[in-house]
Amino acid sequence: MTHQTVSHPGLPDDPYANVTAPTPSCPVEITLAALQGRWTTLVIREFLRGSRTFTDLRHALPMLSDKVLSDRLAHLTEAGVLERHRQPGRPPRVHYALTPRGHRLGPVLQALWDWGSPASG
Amino acid sequence: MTHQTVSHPGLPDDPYANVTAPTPSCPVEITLAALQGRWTTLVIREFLRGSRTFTDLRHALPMLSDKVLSDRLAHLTEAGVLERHRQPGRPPRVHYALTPRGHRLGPVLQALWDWGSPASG
DNA sequence: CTGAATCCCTGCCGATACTG
DNA sequence: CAGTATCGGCAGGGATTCAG
Repeated sequence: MTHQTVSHPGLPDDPYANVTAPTPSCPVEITLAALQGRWTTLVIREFLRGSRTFTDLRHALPMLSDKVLSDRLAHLTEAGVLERHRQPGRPPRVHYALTPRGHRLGPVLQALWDWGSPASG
Repeated sequence: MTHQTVSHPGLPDDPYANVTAPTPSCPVEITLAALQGRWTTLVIREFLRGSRTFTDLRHALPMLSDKVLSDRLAHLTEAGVLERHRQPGRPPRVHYALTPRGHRLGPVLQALWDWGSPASG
């Protein structure tokens, strides 16, 4: 088998595809870094379902501690998945929302779901 | 917004979608577990390119230590991504190949690549 | 050639307590 | 309500050495 174009366009031909070590600039690493950490995908799922505030998420994921939830929200905001908005007034409310980029994680999670699904062998 | 079917079929309606804690039986967790660990996606990429033996991978990924490479091959074999075949004769050669399930990781890596690619901003 | 065994170091995650 | 501060346990991963 010589070098041929396979059915996965981006992978073999993109310049980043030639890295020989894990580097943060590799697109695959960037995505995995965004999804990295326990609870992260479940938090994203709650946003896809419509959760908006810290308390929403606490009720949806009761086993998740405040500290880790806070870490995840900060991490996902840093990764460009979420936007953070402080609502003025009392009591203080903070509103989180998926960015357009965050919404595009839907197909990614779907691909992960499909491969891991028992029906998919 | 009431409960409606969104454009990501598997996620909201599957029974596993209702987990409220990270569980190994969740399809998303299964896939992330298979891809977990430094160097893992690069090893898979080398198999998609045609690498077959321990030495092939050592040459393709010179910064990867023997121990970690061995760990990754065992882990991917355990996850059903690779098949391990001992070649009879001397010197001992071991042949690895992607399983059909392993080949199906192509679209998954593609989805990860696409989201993380700068062009997809 | 293809790993397995061991050691050490680092970073994640959970629990608890505290703050504007 | 929405976090931050701190501490400790544990597992991941790198280097080195040994084995079939």
